[in-house]
Amino acid sequence: MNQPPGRTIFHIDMDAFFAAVEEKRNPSLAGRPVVIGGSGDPSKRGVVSTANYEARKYGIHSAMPLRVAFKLCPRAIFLPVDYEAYSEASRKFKSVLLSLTALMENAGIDEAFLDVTHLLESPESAAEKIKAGIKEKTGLTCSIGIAPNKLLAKIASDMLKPDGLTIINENDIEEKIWPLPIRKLYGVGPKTEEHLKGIGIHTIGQLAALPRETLIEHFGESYGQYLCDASHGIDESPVITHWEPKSISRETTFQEDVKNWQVIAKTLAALAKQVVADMRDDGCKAKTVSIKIRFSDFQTLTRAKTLTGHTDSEEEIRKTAFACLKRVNIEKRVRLIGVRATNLKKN
DNA sequence: TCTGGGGTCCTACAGCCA
DNA sequence: TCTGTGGCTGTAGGACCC
Repeated sequence: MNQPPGRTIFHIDMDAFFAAVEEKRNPSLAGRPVVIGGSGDPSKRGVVSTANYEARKYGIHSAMPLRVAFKLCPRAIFLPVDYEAYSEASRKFKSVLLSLTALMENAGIDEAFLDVTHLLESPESAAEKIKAGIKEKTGLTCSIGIAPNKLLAKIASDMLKPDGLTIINENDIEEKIWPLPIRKLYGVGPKTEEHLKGIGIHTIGQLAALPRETLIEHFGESYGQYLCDASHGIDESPVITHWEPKSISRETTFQEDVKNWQVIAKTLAALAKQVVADMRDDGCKAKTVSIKIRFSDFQTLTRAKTLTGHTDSEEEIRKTAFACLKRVNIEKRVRLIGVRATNLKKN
């Protein structure tokens, strides 16, 4: 397959999406710090899914424990996650994108990639149309990045927020991408950031200056190659319009760590039931069942069992999950338990 | 003082088999 | 018959993303 020379890719990222949906349906929230996460009760377990820009001024950001967010800003409005409402808004904004091209990749509830290489109008004009269309259909704003590939488009959309429009082409990499901190590179998380800083690498430009072999030595063949290419703005991955899930899982964190085996067993059975329901909704069967247990000290382990054939029988999935559970020595309190079905096959 | 839930992909290793 | 090798599959854990 030959890659067409010079693609044009959009990355559309909704601004503070969950918070924006909440503000839209409750205008009295506007201008006040709003934090969405968990059950909406900051005295309970849970993390921040989205904080609006007002709340971010207090240092609140996503993935932060709700209790910490509350300490930083006790007067913030804490709301529960309402996936139904956000999914509805997501469908609306994606319908605007699909009216432009069918070459759309879902990249989560609040973002998407478009391949607009073959669009007749200019990218800027198409992007402005998208912004206007989304504003009209949802009342919300988004930020758009335009670039020759997904990697750069994603970095671009993050450069000007909210309501931004940023264009990056191959000639801008040295000036606009290389000065950025390594953490801005997709695929670089806290661990890799720490590792890179340990060898004196702080910016994408410094990363790009490292020989490919050095990166492979430090990070292995696959990830080393990726880091080398990504730091030079190279990404040939296509916009994927359709894919099948590879696993279906359910997990839950207890409000308080539990020791009672009955509670753990009852929860595991309920999770297995939900996984089976999700599998049937998706019209698929699984061959491998695994469980996940996280203890009070955050030690996390998994146990898996592969069956002789595919199944969507609740009894079989539940029994297999329990067989996995029996292989775990539960001496500490349990914080989280989960069930996962993998090795999926469509009916 | 803490650290959700639903996913993907990668690596390492063990066991089996040709 | 024994031994080494390489591929495949299953399992476990880790990093990352939204």
